[in-house]
Amino acid sequence: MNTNEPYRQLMWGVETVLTPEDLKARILSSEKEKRPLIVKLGVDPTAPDIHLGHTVVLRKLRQFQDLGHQAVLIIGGFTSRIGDPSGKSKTRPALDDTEIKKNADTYLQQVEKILTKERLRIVDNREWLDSLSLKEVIKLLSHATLSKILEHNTFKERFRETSSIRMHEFIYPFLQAYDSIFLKSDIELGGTDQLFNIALGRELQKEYGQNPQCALLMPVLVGTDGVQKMSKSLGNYIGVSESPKVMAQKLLNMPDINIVPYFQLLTPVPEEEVKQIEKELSGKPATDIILKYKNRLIEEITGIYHPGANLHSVDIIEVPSVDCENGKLGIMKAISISGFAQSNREAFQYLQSNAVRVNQEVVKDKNHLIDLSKGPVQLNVGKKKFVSLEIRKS
RNA sequence: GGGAAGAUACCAAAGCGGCUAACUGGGACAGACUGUAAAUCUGUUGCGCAUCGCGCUUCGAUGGUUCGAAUCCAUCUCUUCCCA
Repeated sequence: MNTNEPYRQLMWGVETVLTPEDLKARILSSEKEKRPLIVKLGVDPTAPDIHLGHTVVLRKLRQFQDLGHQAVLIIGGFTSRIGDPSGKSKTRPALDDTEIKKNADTYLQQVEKILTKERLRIVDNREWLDSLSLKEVIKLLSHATLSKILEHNTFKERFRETSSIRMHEFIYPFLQAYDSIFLKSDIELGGTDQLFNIALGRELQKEYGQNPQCALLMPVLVGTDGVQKMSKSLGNYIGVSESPKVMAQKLLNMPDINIVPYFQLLTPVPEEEVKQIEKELSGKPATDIILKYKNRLIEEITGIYHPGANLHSVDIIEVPSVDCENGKLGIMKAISISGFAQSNREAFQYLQSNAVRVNQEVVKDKNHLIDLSKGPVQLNVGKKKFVSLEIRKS
């Protein structure tokens, strides 16, 4: 078998490799010795839900699995108590154990949608970090210099901006590196923001007499705003557990420049095809071309997380008959039952701004009654939120 | 250990005794326009009840001064800077 082919496949979508020669050599020796590579990916279960941004690197891990390599998914039970300072402008809040446990569970559930259970090992780094002795920690720390750590952009910026940096944050990269040493990893995956941490892992592995791991860094996925990286706190994310309808809507609403990178990083559409799409979308493409590919993207992505789902189905809300009088439901009540407004005040604001429609008729009167006795009625709040109301039988 | 500055709603940032539920910008949401896009224009953005008027709770925390405080005082917590 030609080594170039798996190498080319694995490089698809990757932003940075440390180093291409190393990676080629690894693949070669793995084939020769019939030894699967140990591919490490660490995740800190600091938040329970994963979004498409997290899946970029998980998909890459899956690709390794499919090529017969051994995936090791590290749940950062220990490290999440510190919080990775990479890319953060503030010290992260520490999580307690029960929270971490809970997050990890939901996390793993969602991960199953992307990784195969074969050739997958899941470990918690508390297994080895909990019992790490101070002596060992000092030895670990002695292999790097302070100036090196201060070179790390995150620290450099925070240092310059004179925002607070806690001492324990400096240790994070070392612990991540120790994970690599402990697992004797051949390859570590991560986002580009992991360059420093993973590179430190390489150096420390050398110090510990190991062949340093290769680093495959995936680009950071841009969020649905088309500008900033996808993150839950910025509200520009698409969660893997979200309903197909919501996913589709968010994808439809996002800027066009996201189409190609999303195809590349989030779908199984092969390289050649993505390049073709990119070509067609370059310059000033016609509206129907854009929409064609956007819809294709929606199918591809929702297909992964919700196989066979119907994107056009309307949610049906069954209205308890106690809420209606003679089959008539107050509009304010209808909006809150549908979950579109948290309070009557909010519902009233929607009414005032012409955002509410009942069977496509704009309703402004807050005392308006919806007649449900003649069958289901469609309620729209804004362009994107709609639901079908019907009286619950019995 | 000593000194200085600061903490305001999702974020940034005004306000420094009543006219402030709190200027302004960003974001978010909604309307027009569109491709359920971008750009632009408009409205909303503490909570609750209500037919535009009323009630309740907010300006790091706790107490205090005042008819009245985000605004003054005390203590505390946190942050940053300078000196050692």
